[in-house]
Amino acid sequence: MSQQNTELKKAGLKATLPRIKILEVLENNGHLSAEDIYKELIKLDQDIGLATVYRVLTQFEAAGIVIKHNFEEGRAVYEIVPDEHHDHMVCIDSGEIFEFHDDVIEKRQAEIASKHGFEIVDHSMVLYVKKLK
Amino acid sequence: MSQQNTELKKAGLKATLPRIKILEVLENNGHLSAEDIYKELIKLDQDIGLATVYRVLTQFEAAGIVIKHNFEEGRAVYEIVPDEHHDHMVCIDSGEIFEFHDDVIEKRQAEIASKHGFEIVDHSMVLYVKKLK
DNA sequence: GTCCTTGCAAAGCTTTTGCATCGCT
DNA sequence: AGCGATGCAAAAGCTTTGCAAGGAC
Repeated sequence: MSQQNTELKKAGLKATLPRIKILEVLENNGHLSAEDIYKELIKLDQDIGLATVYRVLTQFEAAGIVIKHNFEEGRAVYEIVPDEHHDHMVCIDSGEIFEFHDDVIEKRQAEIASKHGFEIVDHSMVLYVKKLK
Repeated sequence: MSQQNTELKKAGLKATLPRIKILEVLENNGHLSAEDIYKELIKLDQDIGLATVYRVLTQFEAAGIVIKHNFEEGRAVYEIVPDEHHDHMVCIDSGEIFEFHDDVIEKRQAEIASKHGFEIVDHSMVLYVKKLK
């Protein structure tokens, strides 16, 4: 029994071929849009409909398997939920996406929220950057 | 000559009625979507097309008059560029949006970017929160 | 066999665009 | 008057959904 198979069962989802393949694609590439995944699947000779990709991604998100990001491109990108939380830095010239994590910021965010009488459920932080000359 | 009129001229945009009214609506309400603005305009008896709202918002963004935010709702919201930068806290229960600013975080972000050989062009940070019981 | 899942096509939403008309300067 | 701005409607993404057929358990 494959690794993906187990992960899906654990989430209460039937281990179907589309779901296994989509999980594989996400594990081998980070930050893909639904369309990106669809194209990857075609490259792998998997005849999976785009609608299915969307449906599966929605289920994966609900199951906590993937995170959906809305960067500023008008389409969502997905990544497997990382073991350790991280934020993103997007290079506006190359489009590359870097990940980072900073405890000082995380701690400060929690303090700010609680000072206002809230607790943090989730957060998103994206730095749009360009290379230093 | 009105305040809006001056602001528009300064940005190199003709002071047309649609632009003046849209600016007014944005100054009286923060964080509105194109549709929200369109509806506000109708309330004010202004017959301005939705397409014009989109076009004007795009121009305002290019001119640095407004900022466009892509929170997680599938549609963009706009606000007048604030004098001092701030970030956002969105209550997932009520939908309310709060603003805050924190120098510790800002400084840290710049350090992180430069450590990776980048400089920050822009950033977005949104905390999704809920009220403490 | 049952119930969930898939594929396809159609529909939904937000946002953009073409084109003739209108309006600021 | 000239040239950009507007309105309307059509089109263009991205994403969701209805329905009949297919697949996992």
